[in-house]
Amino acid sequence: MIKMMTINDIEKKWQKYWDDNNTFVAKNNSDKEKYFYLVEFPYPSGSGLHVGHVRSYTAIDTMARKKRMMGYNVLFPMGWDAFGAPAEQYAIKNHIHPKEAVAENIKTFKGQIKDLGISFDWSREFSTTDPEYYKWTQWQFIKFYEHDMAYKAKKSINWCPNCKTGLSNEDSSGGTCERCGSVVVQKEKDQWVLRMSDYAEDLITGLDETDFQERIKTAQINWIGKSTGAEVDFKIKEIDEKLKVYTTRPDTLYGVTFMVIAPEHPYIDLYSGIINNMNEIIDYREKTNFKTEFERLNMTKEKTGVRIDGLTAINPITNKEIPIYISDYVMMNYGTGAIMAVPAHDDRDYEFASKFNIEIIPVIEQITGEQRENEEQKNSIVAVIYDEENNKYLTLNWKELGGRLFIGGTRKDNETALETAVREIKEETGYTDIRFIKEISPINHHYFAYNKNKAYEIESIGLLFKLISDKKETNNLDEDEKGKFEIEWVSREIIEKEVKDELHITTFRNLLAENNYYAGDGKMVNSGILNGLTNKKESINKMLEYLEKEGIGYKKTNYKLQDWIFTRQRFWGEPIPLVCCDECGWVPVKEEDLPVLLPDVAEYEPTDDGESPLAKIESWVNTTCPKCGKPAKRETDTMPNWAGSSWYWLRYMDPKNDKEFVSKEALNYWGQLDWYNGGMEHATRHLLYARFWNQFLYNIGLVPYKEPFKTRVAHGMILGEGGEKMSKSKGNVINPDDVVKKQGADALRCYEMFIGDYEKEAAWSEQSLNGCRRFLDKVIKLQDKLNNSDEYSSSLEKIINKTIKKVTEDIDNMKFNTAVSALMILTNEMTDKEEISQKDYRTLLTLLNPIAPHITEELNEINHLGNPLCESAWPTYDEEKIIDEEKEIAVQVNGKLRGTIICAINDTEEEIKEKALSDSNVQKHLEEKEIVKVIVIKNRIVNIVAK
RNA sequence: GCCUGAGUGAUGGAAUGGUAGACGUGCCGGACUCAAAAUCCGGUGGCAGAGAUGCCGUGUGGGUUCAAGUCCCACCUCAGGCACCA
Repeated sequence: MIKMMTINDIEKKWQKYWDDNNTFVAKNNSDKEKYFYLVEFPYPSGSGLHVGHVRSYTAIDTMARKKRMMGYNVLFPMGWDAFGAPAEQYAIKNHIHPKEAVAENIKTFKGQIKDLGISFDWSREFSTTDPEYYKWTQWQFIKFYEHDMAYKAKKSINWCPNCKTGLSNEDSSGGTCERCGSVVVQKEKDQWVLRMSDYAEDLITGLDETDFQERIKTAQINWIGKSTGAEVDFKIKEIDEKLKVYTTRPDTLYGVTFMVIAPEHPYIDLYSGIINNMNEIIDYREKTNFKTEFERLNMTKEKTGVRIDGLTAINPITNKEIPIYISDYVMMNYGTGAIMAVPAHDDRDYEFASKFNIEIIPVIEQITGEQRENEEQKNSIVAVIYDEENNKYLTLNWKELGGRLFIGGTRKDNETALETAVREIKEETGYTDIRFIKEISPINHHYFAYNKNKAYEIESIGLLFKLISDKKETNNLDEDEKGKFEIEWVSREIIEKEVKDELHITTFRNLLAENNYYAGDGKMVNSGILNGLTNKKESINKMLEYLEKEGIGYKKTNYKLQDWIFTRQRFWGEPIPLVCCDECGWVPVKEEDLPVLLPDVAEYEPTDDGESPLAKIESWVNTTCPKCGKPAKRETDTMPNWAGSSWYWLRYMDPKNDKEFVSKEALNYWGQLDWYNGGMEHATRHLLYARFWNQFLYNIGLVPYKEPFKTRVAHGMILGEGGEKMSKSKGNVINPDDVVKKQGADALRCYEMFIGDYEKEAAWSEQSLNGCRRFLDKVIKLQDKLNNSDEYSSSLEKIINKTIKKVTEDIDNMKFNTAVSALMILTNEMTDKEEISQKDYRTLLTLLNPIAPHITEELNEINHLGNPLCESAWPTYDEEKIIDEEKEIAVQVNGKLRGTIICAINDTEEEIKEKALSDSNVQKHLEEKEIVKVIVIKNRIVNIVAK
């Protein structure tokens, strides 16, 4: 064996080679086709690189390296997202400037990444905290401001009392601070806000132009939360004023029996004069404001509320008077802050109505069975009797006549459902000592009676009874029913399994359900103009038409996406480049005066009064107005840490430009980002902010594409050895540095590519890592078998061609685990051979190079196989060479494998059939059977169907 | 609750509707060694059988098909996202 350096030395050697030769530096003007890969730039935290970073960096590196070998001009840059609280905290503690802490961390991160041999173009590196970079972040903020897309408003914002800063909706979802987990409180504060909600629709439709993973698209769509419905005005009896609500179900308007407004709804203060129980209401309002942490986190759904005494609404369609409540289950920041409540068809309204004893009017009947023409109408009941002692229900087993059913029957004229049920129970079973428990809303059932050749539409009411005692009276059955069924008490499980009749099983389930609201489709009842309709869309449209005609309401679309609160009361962020002048108001800093630099001070403590730490630095705050020159004050809030990452991919195209944020030429050349990888945790926030930002730039003509990212993929997390999330407290954190030192960067890379499906999470395994190192050892050993030939060995040619195809396609599809597997198979195959050719070996090394770049380069060099792999072409395969002349195919008899036969590629179907039938084991299974047909799928399978 | 995914050996995971379990790990047996590690060779879904082979087997229950891990329906479980959003 040729003497080799240690793995670590080899890796260092090639990393230096790539650096010295600018191997991965992308050119901004090239005849080659461009390709732009990006992994999310990290926040350089003090704890260093995580093995999770290694997974995604290696994956995209593998793709980028292969793409370069295929002749593309690849841009694969890296930088740092370094504004943010941890650096600030560290600085506060150690009385240094956060930029020093950041510089230190970047150094560590960069060293670690370099040790992995990731092919980043370091010539384009920058940090969001570089004044040369944040100058342009500020410049773009001014563009937002100039286009009226940024406004200052006193807003009730999410305030984290621990971090002492405001948060966006995205950063405080679930009512807790994303960073520290504290319960977020609402606080009124003047904030800069970007009109992101204007882009809600574009952010949804734009997704159609992208190729994002489905789960990412859904996450975004969910977050934006589009809903279509109507705004409807409800008159208030006592005053000349209307209460506007938003609803997605105007078809249920006839079922509205009360209204609810949010505790913060302005009407409360506005009409406090005529509200009789103001004290109670104010009391309630305060309580909801100070919900305990426990209640927030557990999202206790127990409904609370207070009826407003003095205000009564009028249902605009029934003209009935209905009460108005305040309750915290209605949010002020969505819709109109008021709802119409339909307890029969909405779970929350149902719960509220049950608690406050409000009338429930069903307007939609559930439908079972299939509708036919010329149906005869009937009223009927389904009665369920429960034997609590034995936990069983009474059923009638009609055997082949109708299977297992409950007691059913037709209602006679002038008979209530309850009367019918009691009568039928007595007639069919004889039981009389029963107690009525409840009755549920009717079900609209359709069925066809074959014995009478007639279709029925029945309105069936379900009733539940409890058995008190076994006392029976003799049943008096009709002649035709006698002896046709058995009375059987059975468990719930048996009922679920054996009761097939849709009406009966649905009734049973509804009777046992805790909440008797129905949110599905059905037949409209009690609904005036809508009565009889069975199509929800049609009902909604008909009602909308009516509302518009009467001037009561109109169509409306709502989004959950809110405007983006763009200010933080922190030191370590981009200063907002605006100046407040007594005469001129808010004035942007002139472009030539950008960037507005952060001052070099050593005190950054956030203040308790909610002011930014910058506010205390008077020398910084006091300035002159860019417009009139008079004394003025700077805005002291800074941008959120999402700002810098909202456009950074653009800067990579032209990172050194000091005239523009990026040149037109660079924008046109690099175009859209082709492949963007990042964590699932950024699928909503970062990705929405970035898309919004880019769409705005597009709309004002600054970038050529509306959608910035063609493809977005998210990697699965790497878990600790036990399958749990890696964390310091659990002590299961794997430090990539240690792995690199012990097994080498190539083994680590190879392992992380082999660990499993890239999109799914995977648990770390030391053993499996060893396996990958063993694989690389095998590849190294292969050099002992080299002969002098520079053609493929004939015995390997086929598998090499197959492997080229497999690896090429797998890398393109991010199926790295099977790519590695194919390379292992090839390596095993080569290991079995006496000798291998130079071309055999070089092809293997080339295919493996994107995954394990150091060792393959070294083996290529010391065995004099050719130019460095990073400067060579990706191998191609010959489709013809892949075809097997002979193939073993399976023979099945009635779908079961009974033998295998060897078939030549050009065997006719007849020949294959003959071979199959002559197989001894196949013959054995055909004994005493008649062949019905023989299915021959060439090159795949033979299936003999026999009886 | 709603929306995504996913359920396959001891284990990570492979399988254009066509021989389930590739490849890796682990385990068992063997070689080398004084011994161990490393390395190499063989075996490895379950049950029955000396073996040939047979039966069973991809979360559960149905269905479509000559043929289902794969397609359809219902359900169960797990993970992720959203969540009192009207």
